[in-house]
Amino acid sequence: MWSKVEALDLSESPFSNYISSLSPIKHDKAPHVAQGFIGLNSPPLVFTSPRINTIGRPQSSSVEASRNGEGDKKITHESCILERSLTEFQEGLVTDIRNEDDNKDNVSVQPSSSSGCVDEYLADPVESDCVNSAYAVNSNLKQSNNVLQSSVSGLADSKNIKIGNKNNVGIENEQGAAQGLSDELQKFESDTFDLSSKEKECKNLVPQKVVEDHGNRCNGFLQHLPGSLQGIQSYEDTAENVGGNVDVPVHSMTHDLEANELQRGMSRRCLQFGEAQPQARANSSISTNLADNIISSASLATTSETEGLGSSHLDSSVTSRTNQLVNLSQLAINLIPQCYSEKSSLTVPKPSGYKSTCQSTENMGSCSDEFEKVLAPPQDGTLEVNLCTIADSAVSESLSAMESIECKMTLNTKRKFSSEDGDSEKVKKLLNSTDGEGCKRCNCKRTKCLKLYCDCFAAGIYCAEPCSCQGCLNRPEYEDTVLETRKQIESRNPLAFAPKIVQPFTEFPLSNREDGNRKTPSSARHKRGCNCKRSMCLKKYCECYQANVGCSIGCRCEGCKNVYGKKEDYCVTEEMINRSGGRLESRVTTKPKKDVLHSELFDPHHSTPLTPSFQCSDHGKKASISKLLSRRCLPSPESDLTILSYAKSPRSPRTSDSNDMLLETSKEKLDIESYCEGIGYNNAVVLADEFHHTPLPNHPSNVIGSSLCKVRELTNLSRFQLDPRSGSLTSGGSLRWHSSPITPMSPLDEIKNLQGLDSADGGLFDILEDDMPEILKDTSMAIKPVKAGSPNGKRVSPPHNLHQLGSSSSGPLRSGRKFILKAVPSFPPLTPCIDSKGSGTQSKNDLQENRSND
DNA sequence: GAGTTTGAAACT
DNA sequence: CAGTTTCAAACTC
Repeated sequence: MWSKVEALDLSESPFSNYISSLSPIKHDKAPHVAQGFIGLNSPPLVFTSPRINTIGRPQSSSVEASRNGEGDKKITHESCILERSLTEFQEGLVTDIRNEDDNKDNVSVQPSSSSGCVDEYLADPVESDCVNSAYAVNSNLKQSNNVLQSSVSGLADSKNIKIGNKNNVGIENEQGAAQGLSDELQKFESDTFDLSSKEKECKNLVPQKVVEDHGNRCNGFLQHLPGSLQGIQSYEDTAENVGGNVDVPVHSMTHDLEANELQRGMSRRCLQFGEAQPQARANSSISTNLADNIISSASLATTSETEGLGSSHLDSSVTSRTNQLVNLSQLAINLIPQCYSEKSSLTVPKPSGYKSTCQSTENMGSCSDEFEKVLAPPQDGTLEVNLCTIADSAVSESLSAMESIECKMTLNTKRKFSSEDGDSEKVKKLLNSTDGEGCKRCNCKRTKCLKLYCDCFAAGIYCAEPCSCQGCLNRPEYEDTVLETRKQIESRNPLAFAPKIVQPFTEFPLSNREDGNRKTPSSARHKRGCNCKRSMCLKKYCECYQANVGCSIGCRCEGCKNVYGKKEDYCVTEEMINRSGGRLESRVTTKPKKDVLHSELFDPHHSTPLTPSFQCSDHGKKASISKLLSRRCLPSPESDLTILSYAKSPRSPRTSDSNDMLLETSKEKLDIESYCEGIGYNNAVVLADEFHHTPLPNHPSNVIGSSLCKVRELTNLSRFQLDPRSGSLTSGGSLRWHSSPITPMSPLDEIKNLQGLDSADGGLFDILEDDMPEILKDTSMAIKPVKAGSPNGKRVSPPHNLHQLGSSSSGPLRSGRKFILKAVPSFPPLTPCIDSKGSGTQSKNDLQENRSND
């Protein structure tokens, strides 16, 4: 069975289709979503976010034992345990599957399980995360037996729970709305097993097989899957649903090393945010559902269920259960190798306020798209929010699950190899090779794993067996210390634990967007950028390269030759920027908002404190177009941060983005802020140009809406809301992800924003008041005024007529416009990011200067 | 496996 | 904020 799984070609898996078909809400099919997020295969199971652990979930003695010796990284548990764990997985999957079916059918929620498993199911997602930790793994194994029993009895319960969630959320409708599920999916559903059958299967599961198959992780896994592997297979076949997920992990581990690496980092970080998840879940049943979808899709994990139940109880058994679920989810996630291959990353806002961006920088591309689709907004603001939260939670969960799964897998493989070969080194190598870096762990010697030097710590996970660290304090036992240290570090740098790589991919599914561009791996960027001097960004010394992302404006690298994208390519020439900047200002006012907003919001760079340069599409370069498209940024969890950074730094962020994004972006405050402050004029200009020349049907509203939304938020929004054109504006505030507690806007920033708004407002309104029939105008205008608000106090006067401006615009401007037009035409949403490198930054001042120069 | 190189993180 | 030191990973041999 494992072999089957492996055999599956994730890249080609129908998963994407499946996801697309799935409605965001439907959690049954959510797995895809999870997958998409998941790009994280790598992180070892063990990774538990310290925070999660904080919860203080009881851990099995075994777990502790494993923790204890630092040197004690050997896996003491016997294959039996592993087998059990595997079975648990399987069971979990089965249950999940069942749950899906049940969910469909069932309406009532039944939290309690006959077996008392209910509690387990109720376990907090957080716990599940904890469980995922390596330690947890061990404990899980021990508990697996119990879990199995409980799971069997609890399956029904879990079903009920999920169902309840759905009902609560009103997801059903969405499900119905969901575009046709893939046939496979349906098939899968139809094939879903009865609880009884599942139970039987679970009972029948042979742990040994799991171990044996270990080499073929997927295979074994599949075998164990509940009885009807068929169902699973169909699942896999379909879109890489659960089965696919299963494959993925293995696959990713074995095949997608790079992706794993990236994911590793990403996933770990995502785990960090696990804390938030619980809240979000608790808050919204929808989120729960979403999580279920995502996770359940893969594993049908019940974490959401438990959470959704909101049960306060946390049993160890529950933990095990959650672990199972997590594992399942991981499997599901893994199913999406394609995503990894594509490197797209998802940024999910976390309701909790923690950054939710989980970037699977690498391969999430397609997945991300799918994800977006899934998230596709309902038009209901709340719904969107819920989706977002759900996505976040789901993502984080999936990530954690992924990690745990991987860890387990690795452990299993390790054992297997060790037992078979008796060569730990071989095992090690194998693990490394297979997992890629999924299980790779730290090797800290002096920092006690309490500094960012430590990958584990930086990722927000505890060190685990795979680690070779010395004097490690990044362990559950030292939870307090870990948390304190984290706080300290965060106090110094709120973004310290934020994902380093931001994926451009626009997060939310905009109905508009259907171009698949988001996925491009190249779109992802390192937040801070690298600082390579000698490696030319061609070695893993380079964080960008290591993350399989191209260098960007934010990079200070020298002689960049990053194969994933040179910094040069990424940035627009300063000239371009300068030119566009000066004149654009007036023009820019219109469109840019939208684009800018989006770009900023989504642009990882924006988030980066570093001043993003104006990101222009390469002038007419082919790459530019693709890049631009790819650059679309998801609102990074750091968006908040970004805003701050912008406020602080005059530099203009780059814009990327698509009309699609607009709606979403409009919602985001971050965009607005960044937009107002940082968004480079250039961007705005470019956008304006775009509009001017190539008005997009959707643009106007979208753009305006987004821009307006931003403005509103900054200015209190009232005005914009009023704007009839900005119907989208109203939506603006809906997205919540910017509110990450971690990186809340500073008061100062807010003030700045307000000021900018004020100034801008005048401009905007003026503009709006102008005849400007073109929505574009409005957007651009609004933007400009805001930014334009020259420090001098001069108000940048937007051209009364964009057309005039355009026509009058000097050569440089035109060139800029042309450039944009070419690049953008087909991709309205795209918004070239303008990065002003260094001096080139396009702060308002710069823009003014440019103008004056012009 | 040891040593070197590299660049991020931390420190001053 | 810039420069320096420390650190651990990546890399080389």
